[in-house]
Amino acid sequence: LDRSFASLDRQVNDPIDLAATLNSGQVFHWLETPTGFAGCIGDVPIHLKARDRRLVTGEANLALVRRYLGLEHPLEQILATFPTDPVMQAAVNFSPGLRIIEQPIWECLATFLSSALKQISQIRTISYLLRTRFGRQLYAGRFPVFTYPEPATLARLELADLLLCKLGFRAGNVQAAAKLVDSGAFDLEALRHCSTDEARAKLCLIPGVGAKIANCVLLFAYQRFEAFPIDVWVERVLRDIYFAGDTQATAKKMQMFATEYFGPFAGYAQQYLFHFWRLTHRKGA
DNA sequence: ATCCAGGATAGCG
DNA sequence: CGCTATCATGGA
Repeated sequence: LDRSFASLDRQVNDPIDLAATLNSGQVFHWLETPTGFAGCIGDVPIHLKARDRRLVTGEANLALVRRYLGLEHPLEQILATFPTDPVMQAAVNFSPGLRIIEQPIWECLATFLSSALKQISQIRTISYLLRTRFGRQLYAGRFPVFTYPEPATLARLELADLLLCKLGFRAGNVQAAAKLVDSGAFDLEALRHCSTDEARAKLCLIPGVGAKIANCVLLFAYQRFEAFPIDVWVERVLRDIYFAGDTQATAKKMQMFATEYFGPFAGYAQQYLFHFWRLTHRKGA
């Protein structure tokens, strides 16, 4: 009884920066409303609201929302494991309430397959088109929201239907993955029991999945917090700051450095660095 | 107009 | 192994 009161108390007090969490390139479907964000957690429509960096939500879906938003993660302890160099500290100070989301696996995999060499605003467009055309419409309060299409749905489509969603050269990869998962040839659930290295190797067997996308899925869906995705922005931070002056920093060297230097929650640190660097170094804002 | 984007991969040397 | 061209599309 004591214990449940203690955890209830923590529920109320856990800080979260909703905007940073939902708009830092982890998920791409939450639409801003006058008072919060509307979207789906799996097939559950939700209107997320926060006041003063504290989640405000009804009892009904509290457990679901808390899990999705990473409110179960011991953020203080996680931040304490980060290295204390100036850039890492600046990144944490930039958005102290940023959390890693726990996404549905298929949705995460398919979304990052469609993210290759795209800007975040374009990934949002692709996600929106896929959801509105091939997902189910639900209502979060008065806001229409859409589920992510099932593997079976995307597997049955003509490639032309996916091309209408602006997927470009990624369309074939998304459909191939949908067929692998729908047919049972690839068991996404089974990877939960694999080591991170083993799961990464298996994910990379899916066409269009390489190291970066595999690490995104490991981090954002399987909650492997040591997984460290290196995209163009994170590579920039590594080259500019942590490999300054080293002209022969290869991808493999940077990957190895990162997992060691940033520690057991390297992926969490990566998300802070990504969000900080992207918002402070991009042109035009 | 030109460059770039939360990349992966086949085809080179 | 490392390097390069290429894939489709729209934002900046």
